[in-house]
Amino acid sequence: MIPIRVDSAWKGISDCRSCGIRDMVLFADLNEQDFGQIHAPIDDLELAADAVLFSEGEAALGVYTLRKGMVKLVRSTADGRARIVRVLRPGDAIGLEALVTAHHDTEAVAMGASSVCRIPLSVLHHLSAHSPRLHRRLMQKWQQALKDADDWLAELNFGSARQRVAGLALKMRDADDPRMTSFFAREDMGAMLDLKLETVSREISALVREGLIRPVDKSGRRYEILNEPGLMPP
Amino acid sequence: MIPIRVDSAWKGISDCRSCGIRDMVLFADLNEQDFGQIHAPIDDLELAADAVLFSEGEAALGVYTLRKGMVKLVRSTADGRARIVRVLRPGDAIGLEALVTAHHDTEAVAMGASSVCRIPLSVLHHLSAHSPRLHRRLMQKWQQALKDADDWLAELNFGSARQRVAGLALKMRDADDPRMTSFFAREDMGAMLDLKLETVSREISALVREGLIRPVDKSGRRYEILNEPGLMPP
DNA sequence: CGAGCGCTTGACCGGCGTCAACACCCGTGG
DNA sequence: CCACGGGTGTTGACGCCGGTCAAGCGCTCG
Repeated sequence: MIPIRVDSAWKGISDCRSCGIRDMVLFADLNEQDFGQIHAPIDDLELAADAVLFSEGEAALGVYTLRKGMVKLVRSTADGRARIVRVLRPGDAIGLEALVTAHHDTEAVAMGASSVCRIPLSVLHHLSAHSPRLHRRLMQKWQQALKDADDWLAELNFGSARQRVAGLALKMRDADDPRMTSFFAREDMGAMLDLKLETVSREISALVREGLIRPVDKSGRRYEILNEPGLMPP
Repeated sequence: MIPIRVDSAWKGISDCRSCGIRDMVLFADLNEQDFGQIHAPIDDLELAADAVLFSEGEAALGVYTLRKGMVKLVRSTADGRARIVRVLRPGDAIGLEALVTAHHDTEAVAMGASSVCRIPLSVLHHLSAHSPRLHRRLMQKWQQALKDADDWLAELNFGSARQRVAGLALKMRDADDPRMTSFFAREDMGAMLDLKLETVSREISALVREGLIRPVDKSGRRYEILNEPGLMPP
């Protein structure tokens, strides 16, 4: 499955002051004075499923904030295998590394329809130097990203196939309804957990057979968690 | 092997202006004015092998810079298994997360005798707000840490046991002499690569047998790389 | 010199990968 | 409206890689 470069649709210029998820994002606690220092437009973008936001090694236009949907960060190894290093969810920052290197060092691909806003590097460079509020938020985003990366490694890429799939089920629970969880294409799940897609499928079937989870759609993406402790390690 | 909490030996107060590795570290490009704003002592600490610099969940005294030796970051999963999420080398910052949370979320353990200096949180909070030079360096350290984490996941925890051990050999090459590389206790290598220590030992033996690497000490820690392309993935 | 620890090696087995067939969903076109 | 075909998920058979258990070896240090 080779994702096709889809030009993301420009959706308008964002008025961050009235952003619906402002309390989660980089601009969370900017004041009027801070906003007055923004001299480049914050673009809103809509991404179709499998749209590539940016590619590995590409020069960066800015840093993104994920508003809706999910985005996978993909890294290709020297021998051409693709590894999903993390999955980002609404409120997460995408491509922070561009602040330092002006390039992206992973590929970012939308998993399903998503929307993001792009904050130009110039805006972030200026504000991070002149607004202690943004500066603090930026630190939080770095810390969150690093913790996510470490969690991903320690929890999802360790132990048996069964433990990994169960761990992913728990990690991908809905924020609002913790009884529901989202899976992905089996091949993607394999790239996340370092398993083959057949193994992922088998383990999911086993969890269903044992009554720990229950599919709620026919596409194999949404499941209800019936027995949470049963998914935890023994 | 349960590491015993070893109180690190206080070695003196650092004069960062004359630091031997200053060009690599957080304080790399501070000027005299910046140094004048440091109102708490930067302590130098010497760590014995297996000394615990800080533990998971512990309140943080500061952020550390590794001057000599190597430090492993260890995270314990819910079911008690220990996973090494990264290995830090001289110049790397240790415990950056404390800047945001004032707590450490991994355990840091010295691998062999090491030396670090501790920069109090108050100093970093003050300087990061008042010195754009430190602010920039801090970003670099965050970016480096996140890239290391992603690399660790994508390169060392993916593929066959053979590929993982070979990848570790390449990653752990000496900075000054790229023909030499360092291994670790087999159990530690297992915790890094998600392999059992016997498997690690077998794969190392195989690499030696095939003439790709050659042991240069009797402890099994130092090896010479004889055939670099042979270690790369096919 | 002996005890203990870490490394290596062997034998065996189970979990996961491989290859293949099949089921199901959905879009396309007759 | 239904036939067809591709994409994705599931399931089965089989083999191999890596885990398990155990024995033996070589340092290091008391």
